[in-house]
Amino acid sequence: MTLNKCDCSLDNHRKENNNILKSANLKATKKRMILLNCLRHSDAPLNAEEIYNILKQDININLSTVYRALSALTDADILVKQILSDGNNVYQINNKNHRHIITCKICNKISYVNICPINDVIDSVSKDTGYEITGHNLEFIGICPNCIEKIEEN
Amino acid sequence: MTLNKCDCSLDNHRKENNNILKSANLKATKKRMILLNCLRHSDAPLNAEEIYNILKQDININLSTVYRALSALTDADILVKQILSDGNNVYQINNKNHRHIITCKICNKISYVNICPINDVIDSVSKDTGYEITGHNLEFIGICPNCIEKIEEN
DNA sequence: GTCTTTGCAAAGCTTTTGCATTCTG
DNA sequence: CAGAATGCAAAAGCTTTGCAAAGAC
Repeated sequence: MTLNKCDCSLDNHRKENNNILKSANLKATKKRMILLNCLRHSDAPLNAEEIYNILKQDININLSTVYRALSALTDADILVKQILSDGNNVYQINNKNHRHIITCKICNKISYVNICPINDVIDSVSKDTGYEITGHNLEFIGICPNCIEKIEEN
Repeated sequence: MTLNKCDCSLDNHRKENNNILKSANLKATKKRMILLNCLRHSDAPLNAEEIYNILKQDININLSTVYRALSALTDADILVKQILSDGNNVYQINNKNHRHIITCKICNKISYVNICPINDVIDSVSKDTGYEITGHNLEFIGICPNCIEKIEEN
């Protein structure tokens, strides 16, 4: 993932981040605001360590602070956490339409998917199981374009 | 999960288990065969520790043996492993139509779902992302009938 | 000034691994 | 008998936690 320093800067989305945090009764600290910008501008969901490594380039921050921020933001529904089939926990901003994920089983690259077939079956699943459905996790697994190319070269 | 001792017994599905293991070039050990029966008769997918606790009632077995057996059987596509949103790794027998899972976000009960909407969108996802799709993981999250009842009582 | 957040180090939990022993075919 | 599987104990990897210091409002 390539991310420009300026993308994460405190001043980006400053008011918006401030409001989001305040409405969740969370202090609008510099570190949380920069963390939000980091996820805002990422083209894939990130895990705690990736976020830590990106933020470290700009500010002093501790890995456990990242973990604590991520879990506070997730509890407040500001972020969505997803655990992937390889055990990797990744986070994305919870805008109306957070997206599903596809992972490459060769290089582990993660990309977003813009399709969600779930809404169509919520009612049937509810009837089938008796559960009230409140959410879902969907991960596709496959081979990314790069890896397909490499395979075809051989 | 309630499971009768006799369900897991070595003699159940003996020939079948033996063949399955042999075709995967795995030794047909007593412990693996009983482990398979344990999953065969479970009405929900189980994690390593649950399997360990069930098997321990009948035989001497070590938790790391359970882990090693599960990963050998998963590599051989005899089992399917799924990691749930709470980080719990569960396993089920990989019969033609292994099933998706729904977890109760209150009591963490896991049940099977008999519906899969994924096949219909594989092509679109592939076009959208450029990936070749080889699999998927789907977990529904909700509130189970028991917990709904408890909520309504209050 | 009070309550929340953060840093640091230590602990926790699940899963994996090394090595000697036992078992399968 | 040769190679695979197992038990045991230790290590690994990721995440959480306790406590004192720093920061937000």
